[in-house]
Amino acid sequence: MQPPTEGELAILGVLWRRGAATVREVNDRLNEDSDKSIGYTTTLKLMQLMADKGLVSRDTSARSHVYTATAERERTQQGLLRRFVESTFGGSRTQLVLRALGEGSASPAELAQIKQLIEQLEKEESHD
Amino acid sequence: MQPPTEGELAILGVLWRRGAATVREVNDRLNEDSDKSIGYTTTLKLMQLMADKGLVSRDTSARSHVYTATAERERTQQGLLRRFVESTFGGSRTQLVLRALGEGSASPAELAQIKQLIEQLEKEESHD
DNA sequence: ATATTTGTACGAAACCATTCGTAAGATGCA
DNA sequence: TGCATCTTACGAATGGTTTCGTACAAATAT
Repeated sequence: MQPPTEGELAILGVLWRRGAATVREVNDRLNEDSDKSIGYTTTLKLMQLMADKGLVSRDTSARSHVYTATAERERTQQGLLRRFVESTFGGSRTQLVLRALGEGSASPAELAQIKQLIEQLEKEESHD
Repeated sequence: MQPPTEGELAILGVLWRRGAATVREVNDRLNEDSDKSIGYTTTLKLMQLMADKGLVSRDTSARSHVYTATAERERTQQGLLRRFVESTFGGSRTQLVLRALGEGSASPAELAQIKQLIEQLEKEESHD
């Protein structure tokens, strides 16, 4: 499955959080946490294209169609991440992580969570 | 400073590694580690636009102009990272990190490096 | 019943990054 | 000298995403 564009991703974000939504709901949501407003038909068009591409599916039984994301969050994020690491960090995930943590925006709880994951990975690594 | 586009970033990558280079050198390098070839004048044009935007500076004293990156690597990566985290992980750096580490591509040494950074951050955190 | 609102569909414009064709000036070499 | 090559400059075409105008049907309100 092809990776979503920026606009498509914003829509997927809403659908991932909401589970299912109409164009109106998505468009409202997009506009409420953003400064620049997006026209209703813009969102509509985008979601129609996404349906064509298979990124979302829709239930057209009611007048207001109800959309659901078919692109899975994890998988999609992984794909985008891979591309981003490639273009911006020369393929080094580690560099990305170091840069991400370096800016000191993670709380103690988050740091602990990450540390725990690392320790788990180290354990797995050790008994190969 | 505005963030570089995909193509600009590829060029900056070369300049960051090389320090300074002509269009020919950059173009050769871009073509050698990639399957699809990029025309010389394409690279030239892009680098000229980058000079206009201030992403690179150039020495035009010789016939072959010599370009240098003025956009700093760290700063640029941070900017792109911020945007990426925003669009793809809803602003959560931690989610990004967990996803980046989760795919098991980090070596023991890298894991250790990251762990060390975390421990250092935890220490800093503790004496605020 | 009629007007207003709300929805879909779709073509076309606007935008932006990338790509290339071509011109013209320098350089190098036979 | 004269010809092939390399370089810059720049306009224009291309390709892809986003945006919107407009038409028309369905629902709702007056």
